[in-house]
Amino acid sequence: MVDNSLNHVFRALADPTRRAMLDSLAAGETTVGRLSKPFSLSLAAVSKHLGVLERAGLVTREARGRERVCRINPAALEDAQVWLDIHDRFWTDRLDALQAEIGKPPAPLGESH
Amino acid sequence: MVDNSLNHVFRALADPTRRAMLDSLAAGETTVGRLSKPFSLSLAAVSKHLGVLERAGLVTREARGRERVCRINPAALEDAQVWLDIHDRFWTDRLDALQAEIGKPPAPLGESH
DNA sequence: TTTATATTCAACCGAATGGTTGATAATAGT
DNA sequence: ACTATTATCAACCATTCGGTTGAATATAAA
Repeated sequence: MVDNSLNHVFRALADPTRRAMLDSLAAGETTVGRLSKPFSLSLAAVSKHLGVLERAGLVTREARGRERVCRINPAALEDAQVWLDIHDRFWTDRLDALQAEIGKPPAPLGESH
Repeated sequence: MVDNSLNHVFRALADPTRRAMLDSLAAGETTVGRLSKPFSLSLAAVSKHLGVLERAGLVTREARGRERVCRINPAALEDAQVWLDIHDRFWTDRLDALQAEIGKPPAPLGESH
C-alpha cells in the first residue's frame, strides 16, 4: 500500500509540468481550464496530468457545475517525505560510521566474497 | 539544472525495484552481481537500473578489477527533500490560511469567473 | 430550445521504460 | 594459454507515457 503510494507520488512528481501545476494550485484552488492556461498544452493533456496527480493523491477534482475545481492535498506528500527523511538520515549515518571506522572518505569494499 | 535533477531523482525513486536496491546499498557498498541476487532479474536489468540511479546521482559505480563497486550517495536526495519540504510547508500554510479565512474546511472557489 | 463552454473520453502516435537474450570485453583463476 | 566470472552492450519486445485530435457529455447562457 505504502509502497504503491510511493510509486505514484514519486512518479507524479517526476514530471516538470505536473510540478508546475502543483505550484499553480498552491496559489489556490482553480478549475481545469484556468489551470491549463499557462501551459501550451491541450485541455485533454492537462486533464490527463491531473489524473496522474489525483491518482497519487496529490490533487482532488470536484465537479462544480460544468467545471471541475482542483485542489491540492499536501498530506499526500508525507509518504514521500517520510521515505526521504528516513533514508537520507540512515544513509548518511551509515556513511559517517563507515568513514569513522576506516578513517578515509570513500571507504572501500568491506565484506568478504 | 535543479529542475532536471529533480526529474531524474523523482523518476529514479518511482520504481520499487530501484528503491529496494537503494535499501540494499544502504547496508554497505557492494558489487553489481551481489546486488542483483535478491532480485529475480537478469544482470543486465540490474545494470540498467543502476544506470538510472547513477544518472540521478543517487549511486556511483566504480570499476574494481572485473567487478563494479556500487555506493550510495545520500547527497542526491537533498534536492528532492528540499522540494518536498518547501512545498509541503507552503501548501499547508496556504490551506491553513484559507480555512482560517473562511471558517470551514474545504473552502469553495474564491475568484471570479 | 438552441447554442456555447468546460471537461472528459477514445483512439491513435512516437518515444521512453522495464524487461529479455546473446554477443562482447575485461579481469581472475587454473 | 585456456577457461570461468563479472559486467556491459546491442538488439529486440511489450507496455506505459505524454501528447494530439475529434467525438461525447454535461451544464450554462441566449
